[in-house]
Amino acid sequence: MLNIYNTLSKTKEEFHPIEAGKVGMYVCGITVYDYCHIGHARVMVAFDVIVRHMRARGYEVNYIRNITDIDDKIFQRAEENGESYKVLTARFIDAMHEDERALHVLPPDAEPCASDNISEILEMIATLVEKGAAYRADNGDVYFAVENFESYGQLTNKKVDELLVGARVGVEVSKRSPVDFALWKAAKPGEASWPSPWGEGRPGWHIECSAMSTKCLGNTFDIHGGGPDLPFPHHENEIAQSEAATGQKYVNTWMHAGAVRVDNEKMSKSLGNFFTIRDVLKKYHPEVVRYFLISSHYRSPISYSEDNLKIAAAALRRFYIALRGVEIGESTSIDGQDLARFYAVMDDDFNTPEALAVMFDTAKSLNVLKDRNPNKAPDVAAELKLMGASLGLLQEDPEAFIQSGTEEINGQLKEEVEALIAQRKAAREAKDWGLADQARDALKARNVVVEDRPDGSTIWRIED
RNA sequence: GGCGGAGUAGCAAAGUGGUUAUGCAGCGGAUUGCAAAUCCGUCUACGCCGGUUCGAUUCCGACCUCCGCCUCCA
Repeated sequence: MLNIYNTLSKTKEEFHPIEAGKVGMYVCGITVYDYCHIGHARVMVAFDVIVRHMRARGYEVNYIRNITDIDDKIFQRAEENGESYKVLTARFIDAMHEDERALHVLPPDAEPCASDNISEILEMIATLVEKGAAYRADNGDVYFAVENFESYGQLTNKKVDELLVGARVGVEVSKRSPVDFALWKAAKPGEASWPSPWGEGRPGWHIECSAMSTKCLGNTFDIHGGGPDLPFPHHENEIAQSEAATGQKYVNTWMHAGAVRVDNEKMSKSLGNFFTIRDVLKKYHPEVVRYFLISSHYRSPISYSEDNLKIAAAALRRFYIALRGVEIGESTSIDGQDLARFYAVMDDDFNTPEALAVMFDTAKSLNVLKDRNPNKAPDVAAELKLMGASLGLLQEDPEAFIQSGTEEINGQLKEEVEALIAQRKAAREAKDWGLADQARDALKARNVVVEDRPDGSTIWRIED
């Protein structure tokens, strides 16, 4: 039995999909006008792990993640660059897919774009206008009439009258109420636009998710997810639009990932304190980044720092050292004690830190078995690898991972390292321990750690 | 101000009304020429103040501090 924390109820609930064994999940994706940063990576990885686990538990998951390719920032950026918005978004969609693949994030089952779903969007707006839930203002925009939707604020406990008090005045005089939000925006000169019953224009931000999620998953679906900054206003507005349009409940379970912080502040584009995925991946192995992102619970805030990435690298190295030199067994049954524990803690709102703790226990057992009962090691190794796979970890060759970085160090250093290792080997054979230790110190000064193996060979790795 | 989240040992991070979280670091031991890796053992905890309880880090209340949302942001 899966338990999931639901933002709507603010409690952990037993998860019962609408259709037994099947899950419809929609996650808000990226607005593609720039490279993805670690905050985006967190959402991608969190829901990737969630989907992997649900599938491991036998659910058939239909995972939809949209791409927002119509947006003010996109148009603005395209104009600055003197290119069409389509060229710009195509470039950043490719970049996003590259980042995703690099992080071993499995692709969603569908990735609808706003620009490919204009007719669905227009249809939903028309329904809302017909039902009196929305209106065309005299500036050509179409707005959702928030005050007509009685349960507005149900997700984030907002009260309309309090929102009205805090509303900025005079921003948009055509709105009947300051809390109303745009479903359709009248075209501005030079901007991409589409014909509509209300004139040339383009969709507002929130409506695309309502229209596309309904198209892909139906009026009511199981799980809707997204980043920490989306509950209000975006998801609140989605609920209002969709429920006003269909008259049915929109989403059963809302899931939101926690923020990535830098120096105790949220990483965000507006603060400019973000690290792009591709830059981080230049310094750290993709699994290290994944490990960092799931070493805290998905709803907790995490701090991006060099130290925390190094801790992740060390932790992952421990797993790979345990797997090193062991054949991976053929099969492993769910009766495996650690595996059962692993699934149990993951069933409890995807508790990845606890799941990693189980894996450390398994790694310890594996280390012991390698010494004392090697026949059993392959099965335990298989168990560990299977758990890792559920998290998108431990998929590399252990030796390659442990030595990762060694092939990238520049040629000259590598020659030096190999020369020093040869020198040390000769000294050890001559039992000249002083000279041997001197060589090891020289290696250490280059962040190279050596390890002598029982067969007399010496391996090395970079460790800083 | 409203809404929501959080304060756990040197660091990171789970969890629980009474029994070892876990990883890194430290300390002692095994192993090793010495190391590394591994194994065994071990020291540092639950923001503050009350309450409930035989017993609270865990439940309840107050307080302090921090963070997020309330404007585009994952």
